[in-house]
Amino acid sequence: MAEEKLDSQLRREQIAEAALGIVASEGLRRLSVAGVARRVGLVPSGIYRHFKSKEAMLQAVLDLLAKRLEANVQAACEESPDALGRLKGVYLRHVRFIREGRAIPRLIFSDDVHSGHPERRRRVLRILEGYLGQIARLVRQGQEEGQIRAGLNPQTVALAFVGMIVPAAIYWHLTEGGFDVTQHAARAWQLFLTAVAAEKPDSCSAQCER
Amino acid sequence: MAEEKLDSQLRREQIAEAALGIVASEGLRRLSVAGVARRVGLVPSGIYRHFKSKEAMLQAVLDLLAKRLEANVQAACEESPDALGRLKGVYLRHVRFIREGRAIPRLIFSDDVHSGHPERRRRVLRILEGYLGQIARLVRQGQEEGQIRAGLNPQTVALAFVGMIVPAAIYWHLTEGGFDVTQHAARAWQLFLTAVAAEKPDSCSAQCER
DNA sequence: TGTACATCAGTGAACGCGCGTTCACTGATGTAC
DNA sequence: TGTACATCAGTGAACGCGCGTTCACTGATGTAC
Repeated sequence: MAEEKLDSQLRREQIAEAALGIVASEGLRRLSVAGVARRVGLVPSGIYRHFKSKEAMLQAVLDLLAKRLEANVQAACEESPDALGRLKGVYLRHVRFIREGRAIPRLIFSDDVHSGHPERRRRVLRILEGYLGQIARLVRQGQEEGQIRAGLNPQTVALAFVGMIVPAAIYWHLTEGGFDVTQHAARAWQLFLTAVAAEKPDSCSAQCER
Repeated sequence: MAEEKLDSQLRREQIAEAALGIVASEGLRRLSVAGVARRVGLVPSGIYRHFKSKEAMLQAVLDLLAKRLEANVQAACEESPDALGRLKGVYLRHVRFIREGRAIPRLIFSDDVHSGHPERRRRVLRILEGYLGQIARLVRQGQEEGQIRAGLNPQTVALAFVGMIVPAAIYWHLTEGGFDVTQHAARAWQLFLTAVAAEKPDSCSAQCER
């Protein structure tokens, strides 16, 4: 079945990516060792050469997702120097992520993941906290630079930021694409700006034109 | 095992409520026919006198949740005459709901539910659309009464409204209570008001005091 | 009021499927001499 | 350069557990006569 023997580390990455792909397109519920094996051209038991259990494989998947989220933030920061620009960059990337697959809502925001091993829950929590933390850091940067209202709690803003897209993503998924996420994202971003941006005469009038 | 024979309809309700309780406290993943049977004092096969399958039971659970969500909106509307007051009422009830159990994120916003029968997905969609629709209706009411900015898209606001609490609920769950949802809810509500409330001099200054 | 009968909620044993996991094996690859 | 050996990724059969579901049954309840 296997075309060739592959170096262990390469295989591990290949397996984790295949598993992430399955979760993104079919959901955690449908993630099976056999399914992953099929995708990488192995027999089910072959997976166990590289991971000691399905759970261990899932943790590699979580690591992969965490790395991608981090890369998103990184890229957005390199693209723009100011906080609101960076936040918008993260936001747009997050939206794109969601259109490409539902890995985030399915792995981070799905209760499904949480009701497994406690170790798994802790790992998901760390990923979510890392992401929220990076967003909160950008919010703080914005407050120091005067772009974002000083009185706001960064963590609250970070959660609202995530909330601006998570339910929309789920809704989009439920309607099977019969809902314009991109348009929603643009409008939601305006709403977000109105809520957090420091008040300026011009920005105030800009807010009101939809 | 059963203490007594129960009227069919009573049993159906009792079973649906027991199942909802399990989902709220342990998650959909752990919902089993045997578990539900144990809760109502029956033997697993006894469930099949009242539901033709586990899936049929789940649909009764969804109906129950829909009824409760509707009751929440109803109660909030009776409590307050104006749109923002009503929205706040719905919001507070939603938060309380979440503190009592995680049925909503677990049944409406969990990808887990969606990757079952297509019929199930459609039903969840109807419930979510119903809820969003009622919130959007309140937003429209607020726009007509001048409390909410006229340019905003009601659906966008409704999704943002839901987004103000869903990720927080999940985060709260992940930390196992080590996160103050109530405090977050209060702050998020202020953020929401800033974003959607029609501009008035006094409300504007109120926004700035955190 | 009492007796015979129908109805139907509840029981318990058994089945079967999906799926994670184990284990003895095979055979390709790379290394030592 | 060629041969013997160790390593280890990949195989395939089998196991076992959880769990939804079926089915022939039991016995309590309510009704008809």
